Amino acid sequence: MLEKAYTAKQFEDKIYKKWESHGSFKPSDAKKTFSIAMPPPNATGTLHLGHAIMLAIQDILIRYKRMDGYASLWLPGTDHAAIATQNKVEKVLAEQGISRHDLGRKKFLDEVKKFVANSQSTIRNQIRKMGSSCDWSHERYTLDDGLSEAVLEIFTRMYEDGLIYRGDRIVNWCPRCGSTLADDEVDYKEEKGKLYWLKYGPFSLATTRPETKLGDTAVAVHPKDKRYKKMIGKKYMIPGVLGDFEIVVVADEAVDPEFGSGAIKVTPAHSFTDFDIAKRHGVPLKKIIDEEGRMMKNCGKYAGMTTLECRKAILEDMDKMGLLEKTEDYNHQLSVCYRCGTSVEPLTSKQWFIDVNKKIKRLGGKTLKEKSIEVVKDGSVKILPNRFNKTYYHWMENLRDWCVSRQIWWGHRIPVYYCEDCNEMMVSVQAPKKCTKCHKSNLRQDEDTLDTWFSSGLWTFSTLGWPKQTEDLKRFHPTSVMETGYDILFFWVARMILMTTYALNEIPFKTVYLHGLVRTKTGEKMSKSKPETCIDPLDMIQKYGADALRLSLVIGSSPGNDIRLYEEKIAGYRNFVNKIWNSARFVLMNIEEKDYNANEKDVLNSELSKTDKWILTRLNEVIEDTTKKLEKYALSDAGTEIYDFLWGEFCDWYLEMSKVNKNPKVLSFVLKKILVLLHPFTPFVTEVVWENLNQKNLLINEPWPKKNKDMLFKKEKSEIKIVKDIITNIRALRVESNVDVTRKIKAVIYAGKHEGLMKKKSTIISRMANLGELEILKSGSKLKNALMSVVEDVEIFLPLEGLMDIDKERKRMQKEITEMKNNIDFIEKKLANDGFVNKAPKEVVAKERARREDLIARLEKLRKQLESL
RNA sequence: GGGCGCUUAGCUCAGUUGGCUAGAGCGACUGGUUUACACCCAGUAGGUCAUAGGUUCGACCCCUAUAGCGCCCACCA
Repeated sequence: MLEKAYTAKQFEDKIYKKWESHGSFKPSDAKKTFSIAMPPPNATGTLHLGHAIMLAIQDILIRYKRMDGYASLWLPGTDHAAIATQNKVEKVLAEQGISRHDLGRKKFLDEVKKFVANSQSTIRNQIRKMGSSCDWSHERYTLDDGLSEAVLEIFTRMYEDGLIYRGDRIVNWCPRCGSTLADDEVDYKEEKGKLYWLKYGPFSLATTRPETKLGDTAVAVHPKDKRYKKMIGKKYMIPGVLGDFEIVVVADEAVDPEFGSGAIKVTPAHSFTDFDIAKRHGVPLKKIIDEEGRMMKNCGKYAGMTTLECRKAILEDMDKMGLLEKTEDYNHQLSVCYRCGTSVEPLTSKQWFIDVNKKIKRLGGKTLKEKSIEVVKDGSVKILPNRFNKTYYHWMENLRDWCVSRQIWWGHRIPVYYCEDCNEMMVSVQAPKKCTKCHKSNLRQDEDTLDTWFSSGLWTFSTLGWPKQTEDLKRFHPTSVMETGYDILFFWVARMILMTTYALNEIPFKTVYLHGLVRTKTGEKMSKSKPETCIDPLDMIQKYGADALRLSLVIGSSPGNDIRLYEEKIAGYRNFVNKIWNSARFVLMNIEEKDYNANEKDVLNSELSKTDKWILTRLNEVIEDTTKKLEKYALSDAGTEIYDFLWGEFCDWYLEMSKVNKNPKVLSFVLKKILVLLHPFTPFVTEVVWENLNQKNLLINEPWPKKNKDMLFKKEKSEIKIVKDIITNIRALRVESNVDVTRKIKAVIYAGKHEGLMKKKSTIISRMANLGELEILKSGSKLKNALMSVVEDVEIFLPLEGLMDIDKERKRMQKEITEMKNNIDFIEKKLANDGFVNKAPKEVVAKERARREDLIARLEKLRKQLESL
């Protein structure tokens, strides 16, 4: 006997262990396969709702496919998250007054490893709490030996293909992290700044960064700008705070003649635009800001100052020299590091880059960019929702060479070795023992590590054993779905496509499902600084259960759209979970053990009432619909449909009707099918109930149901609809007329052609409408002093002599009649319209006609009743 | 500056390729210890589907403009 209410925390851990110990998460050996590489959470901390939603969605997909007979692999893992992790550990050490340099590379890395091991075990535990049916025997970590080998292998190959090169180029530099950042790792923040107008030799020009004047080597103007035409190509000496310096005037399309004076100072070493201009015109670079964000030695008295200090000092000096013309308020976008928020310093530096514009043989003469765009354009990779295609193309088309070297310690060290004796450079997976040129063994490995997205870009295949040609790789790659937040489409999804098409000449996944961000009830971003609206998934699991949390994240959310989450919503789904439990409780109380395994044959061979036929019909329709919806990734729709079926039909009607007349085989059969359908959504409660039905196998391994045509009963479906409508009408009538609900009143039904049906279902009607007496006749004269309603051609009377207010009832009927008339008018207008009758599909017209007939017949009956009152 | 999304009942959201003068949950209100469930049951109220045009026999749905909110991208110094 089940407890009165379901308490999730009493069962969830036990059930999860049961699945694990049965090896239920391991892919079967079926031929058809389905696979998802779980986006690896950063190994830096704990799970948040962003993880919870991804786990819920992916688990639904995996469980569904597993039940549907696919060998399904859901591969879990973690990411070393280079900069994020290093920053975190540095912060912890800083509290003890230690810097990473105090410890040295090796000891510092040991600290990081300890930290990671700890958070990994937290994460594993939390993934389990969500009910995620991932295959732990396949768990991977981006720094595993195998995965590291894949990273070095790709690096080496790309180098050999000429795709990876070392260049002295301008990069985004975070002075706090002490490292480069990729273009998309830079955030922009609106800043109230100033625009300074400088007297600049023969020019007058505006800048937001006067301190960079020390690094200027040119002035650029628009080629068509008449004001400066004569000056193009000439050199000028410009008076400056450190004496005069020379610039050359160049003409470049990048200059906007409308802005400022139409002339811009060019600081090639510290601005992306200027760098490009300088490159186009062969203008020299002059680097003046170092990697700590300080002015370099070549800046005279300003050397050693931070850029901001220097800006202040240089403005004062320029003002004294009369070089500062005016200052205006100016808002602009300040670029900051996405990890730590520090203002990013563009500077030139020797770094490793991936050339995205080089045509290569391996890709049939296409560039990395072109190939990445192609696989989405030709539909090999489908993005859901597909409006993100456009965003993806735009990003890819504008992608610049990807800077992959980072000056941090935590990560995959670049497999490049330099000979200290002859300066030869070697790139190889295995560290070389001797210099290939001078054969001496005085070698030094490059200090830098790789961008964290370099390794995660390989995630779908490095986790399956590549570069070895493993069985897993053959079976499960390309993966079926990549499910992740739309906020990392560029960071990760795009990079996986780029890296995988290069490495394997194969797509990494067939479908990309992008979920939205989880927000508060009022639509704000959840942040830990606002604990009152910031929901911790683990708290919610503790309080309402994982099943309830999963539903609250999945139902009402669609790909690409943000979702609002709040506690009442989760509580609501907890109620639904309890409803599942109680429906099962009722069924268990009404069947015997021999019915637990009733199959389709048993059901069809049993004596089926109209009610049974109706619920079987609906069940099979629901099976068909939800399966279609799941195939379309319409998870929310699928979930809603089963929710409504269980609560609104099975519980509200079928179980209630079973209290009069039950068929234990049908009760058992339908309940079990519902459990199967619900299992991907609410795995825990369904498995617990399943257990109580003494099933030999676990529900997680139960096959997904298919529609059975022998269980579709069209006639009974519409008959039961009439019965339901009659009951609903009687209930409404008595409540509207303030008749005490508990009072067992009498009803008279003139059933017309439905006499047989009514007589068969009279007990059910009596019970569900709480009637004391029910008289069923084929027809008769209108009853006075009675409430009345009509369903199809069935007339219902509630004779309430003495209890009813005739005036009130007249008004009520009058109102109903008026509404009906309006309705009929509306339909008639439509039918009188030739355009409609001729152009609308036949079914639509026929439907309207039938509706009109029905309404007219009912109207007539109501009218007569009104007259007789 | 470019691109995208959203605007439906008090709140949170559904509404499939145009065809029930629009649905659910929560909240409100009325009333209920009936063979599971008060985490429940029965019922009621509440919407010119942001605005203005257009296409169509027919628009919440398609098109165009407008407004408000939000997001992404961008080297206007």
